[in-house]
Amino acid sequence: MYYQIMYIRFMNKSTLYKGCLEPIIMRLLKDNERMYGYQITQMVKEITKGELKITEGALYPLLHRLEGQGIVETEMENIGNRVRKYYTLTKVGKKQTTVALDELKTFMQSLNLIINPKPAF
Amino acid sequence: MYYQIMYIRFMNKSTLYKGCLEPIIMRLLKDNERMYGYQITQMVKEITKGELKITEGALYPLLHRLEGQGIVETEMENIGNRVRKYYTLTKVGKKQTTVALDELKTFMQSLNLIINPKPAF
DNA sequence: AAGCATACATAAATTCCTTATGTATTACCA
DNA sequence: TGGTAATACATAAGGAATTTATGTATGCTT
Repeated sequence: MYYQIMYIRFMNKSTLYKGCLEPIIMRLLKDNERMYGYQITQMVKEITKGELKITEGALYPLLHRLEGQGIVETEMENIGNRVRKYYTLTKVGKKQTTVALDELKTFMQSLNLIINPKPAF
Repeated sequence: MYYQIMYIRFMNKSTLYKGCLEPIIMRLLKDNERMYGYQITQMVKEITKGELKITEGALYPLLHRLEGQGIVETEMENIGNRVRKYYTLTKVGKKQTTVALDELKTFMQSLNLIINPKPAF
């Protein structure tokens, strides 16, 4: 029985993405159909070339909440001696995803208007 | 002495912009040099055509914190019988603003990579 | 054998915001 | 002239979304 320290800690630009995690996860599930938690963290890291990192402490409780809300459903799978928990969007979840992504896109456009204003000519 | 109800309440897509308020304010101060709190709320509303609205409960404590951190400095101005508190970026604040905006832009690009993935060709 | 990656999970603490409330002046309009 | 909305500041309580920290366990590599 090993008592190891988790060396990998997820952070950087921490406060910036409060509230965006849910739509990020829903987006990935929309495109990939079936994903497990760890896979989500890795995919986000890959896509953003290490810029965005999801902490487990944020991810797992969120996934559990989405399951409780009927947005995702799960199935366990045994990989050798290890267990993976796969998440899939439900029918309701797919609709919700569209809404959530539209909201996020609108928000990003608004933010862009402020941060990168167009010249007046 | 009137006991009035504040009818204007700021909200919508609430959770999405946690953490972005600080760079938003710094961005506006960078471009406009001298601004007062209420003016900031109005400008954000105008620029985003009503999409983003800043609550006073978020704005004022944040401005006070930025002042405490030496990022902005203030001067009071009397407009008739009313007082306005003008905020200006300090030298340190201007440097911090560049950093904060770079971080936010990088974050927005990362978010965009996930939400609006480019086709593979 | 040690350390890293994989894979899940939860609890405490923190941060950032909303909601609510308070005070006061000025403008409008019916 | 009286009520409402807009202007302009402020703070406190509460909530939601995260970080930080910790725990458990397997598998791979060196």
